[in-house]
Amino acid sequence: MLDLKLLRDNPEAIRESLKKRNLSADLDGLLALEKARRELIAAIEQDRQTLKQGSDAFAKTKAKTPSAAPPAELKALSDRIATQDEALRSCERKIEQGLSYLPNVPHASVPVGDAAASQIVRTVGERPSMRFTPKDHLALGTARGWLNFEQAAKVSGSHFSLLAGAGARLERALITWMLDVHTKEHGYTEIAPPYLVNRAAMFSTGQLPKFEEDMYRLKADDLFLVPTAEVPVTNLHREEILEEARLPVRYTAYSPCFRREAGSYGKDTRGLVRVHQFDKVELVAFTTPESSYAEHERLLGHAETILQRLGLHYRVVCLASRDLSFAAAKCYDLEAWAPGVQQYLEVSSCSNFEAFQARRANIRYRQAASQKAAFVHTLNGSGLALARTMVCVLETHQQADGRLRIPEVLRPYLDGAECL
RNA sequence: GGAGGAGUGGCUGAGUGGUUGAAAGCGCCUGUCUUGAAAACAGGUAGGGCCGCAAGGCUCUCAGAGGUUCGAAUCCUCUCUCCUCCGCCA
Repeated sequence: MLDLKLLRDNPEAIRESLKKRNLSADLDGLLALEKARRELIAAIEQDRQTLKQGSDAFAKTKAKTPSAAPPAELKALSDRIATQDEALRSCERKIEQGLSYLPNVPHASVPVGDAAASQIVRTVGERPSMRFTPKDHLALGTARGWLNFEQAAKVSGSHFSLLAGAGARLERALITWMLDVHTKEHGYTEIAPPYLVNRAAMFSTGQLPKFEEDMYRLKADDLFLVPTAEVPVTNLHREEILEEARLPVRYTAYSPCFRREAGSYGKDTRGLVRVHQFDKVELVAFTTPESSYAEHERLLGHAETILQRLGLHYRVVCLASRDLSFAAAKCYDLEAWAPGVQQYLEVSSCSNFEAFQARRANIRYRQAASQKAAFVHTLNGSGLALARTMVCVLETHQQADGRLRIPEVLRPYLDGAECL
């Protein structure tokens, strides 16, 4: 959510932001509503003050003369306030509605343009050279009995995956290892969150109201399956004021992620690259506005650590304005190379939301110096998404004989085995 | 799912229709005293909105949403959360 004050004081900044994202919105309509809102408030408060004084005066009269009847003009005043208040609420609902569909303002450092304008910040490692033609994860995993899409389709439908045997175990090892690195080395607190969340939570992080169609919803209880652990974990501190000394607060959480991927059929349709349910280890941070961009780089580094230790080749991409997600002010994607499918796969998105989510969720901190409450900045990033990481690990570390060389960091989690 | 009980400021906790945004205590901040600290004493200490250059003024908020009333923390309705007992269950 953008600050209503920003709309009022600097609508041009928002116009500029929408242009960068190639979107449009009726800002003039919103501004008119905002003006109407203030006029209503002024009128209502004036009437309320008069009513209060009248009520107090009547209370004194009644103390002396218990039989006294309330003056008719007080009733009239009370009715007028009720009418005006109704108009005000309607006005505020419209403003709220309009505002909730406006995306965050991109940070000044974000390149302007479409995907082509995205900047490759750095490339780490290089594409592995193999003396044989690498197979893709689908061929590899199916041959070894680690992946079974037919069974997944039988029990659920297309675009669901199923891991079996060593495949399932490898993913479990990856999850455990990632959580260990983030908790023991990077200082994150592990959270095991609920996987069903309510509307308020989905609104706070920005999935609602605009993207309801992309979410799995349980109608009977009006709950949503989490599209990412970002939702429950960011909402941990909804409606709270954190002491500045506690910041930054850093959490890591494993969760399955559920996405309808409505309208995205046709692209990335093969194998584990795009599925309705995948596992992910998420990193979430709450910081002060002054330190959020330093925290952003730091969090990105934590995600990169995972890729480096898995021996994967990857690049860091700073997304251009049109590719930026709704709530993000700035985002780095980590794209890891998958030699089998011959493409870079997005295995992590690390975003700084500044105060956008905090304003929707009302997450504040008490500033140590002034003792005033202000909105925190929230950040999150995948550390990492398991399905695509599995793809990259399988395809990068495959051997000519079809076996998989296990990255050293995972061996303690797999009985010390060197190969699967 | 059934039956009861409860939700008040950072915390504990008063308050059942008329200056109660809210007693008291704790905590915290400032000052006096002290070499320093503690103690004691004095004062201060919620958040949002509107107007205003500011000082400040006004207004809203006692789990949430509606309602009754000239006037609601207090009365009524619904919802949510927590606790106790029963049922069910991994």
